[in-house]
Amino acid sequence: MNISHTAQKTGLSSKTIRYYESIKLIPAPGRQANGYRDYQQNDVKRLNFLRQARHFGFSINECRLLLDLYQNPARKSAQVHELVEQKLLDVDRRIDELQTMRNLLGELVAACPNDQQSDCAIIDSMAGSPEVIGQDPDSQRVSLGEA
Amino acid sequence: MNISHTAQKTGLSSKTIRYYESIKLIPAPGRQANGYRDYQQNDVKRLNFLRQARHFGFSINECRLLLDLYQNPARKSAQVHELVEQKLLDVDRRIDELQTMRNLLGELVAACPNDQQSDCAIIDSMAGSPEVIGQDPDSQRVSLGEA
DNA sequence: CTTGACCTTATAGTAGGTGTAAGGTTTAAA
DNA sequence: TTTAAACCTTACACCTACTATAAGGTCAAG
Repeated sequence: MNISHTAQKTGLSSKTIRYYESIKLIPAPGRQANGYRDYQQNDVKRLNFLRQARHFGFSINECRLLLDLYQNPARKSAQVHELVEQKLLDVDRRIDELQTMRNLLGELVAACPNDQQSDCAIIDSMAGSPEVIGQDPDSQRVSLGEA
Repeated sequence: MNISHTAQKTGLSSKTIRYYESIKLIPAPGRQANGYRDYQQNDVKRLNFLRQARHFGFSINECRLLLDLYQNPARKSAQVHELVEQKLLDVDRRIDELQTMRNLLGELVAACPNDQQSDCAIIDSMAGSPEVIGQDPDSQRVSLGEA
């Protein structure tokens, strides 16, 4: 099976499959007589597994571990459990960060007049004060004091 | 004011400040007699603005836009509002994605026996079936790589 | 005079790919 | 038969937003 067919079967792009081979995430497949890569059913399974794992948010290196466990009949489910629980905590942290960001952005949007005037609470909030920088090349003292 | 002092005042690293200069996000500052970069109050304000904007989740290119608006007395708050609202939607989308991911991971963790056996619903779920590759009777490539 | 903490530039590496160039192969139509 | 498309190959550059390292210049203290 050539690479584009394999790509279609796995939902990955040909480029991504070649990339995974280049970083040794998957073994180099055999070649057809013309030099084209030749994939087997096993390769498709491995790639499907990887697509899923990436979809779950695992990094390439975490995928390496998962793939090892996947292929190791002596694995213990506790090992896998541990990995996934860690990832769950990671995702929770990222959600928290984004929620915080979302709240801040929400406040900005609500505070902005949203009109044709230049007055803007968003800019002020990012500036730390309602001034504009860089208008006067000469100005050391154009304004204010805060900081 | 030299770069490390400026870094301290703005909460950015010296490296980051030089990087921002290299990508022309900020103008090149003047130099002291010894060749060291020399920052003014305006530079500190601009950098503070950038740190804030980055903190709100804006990309470097979005920061360019915001900085233009920040420095432009003819800006209209509606323009800023638009930009921030877009970002808000972005963040909402990313939160949704992570929530979906979180739910999937939660199901996996719950379904995994978490014991010393090899049976593992997580692996099965990623594989799409409870088999291990390399044990497919269909395949001649029985061994999976040189582990 | 040396040590250490600064500063400078230039280059490479990170993650996870995507885009592009320059070429070889296969297939089908004109 | 030729030629165009749609594949395939490798190799390299590019993306984001920095960070790390190397190799060297500057400056203050001891």
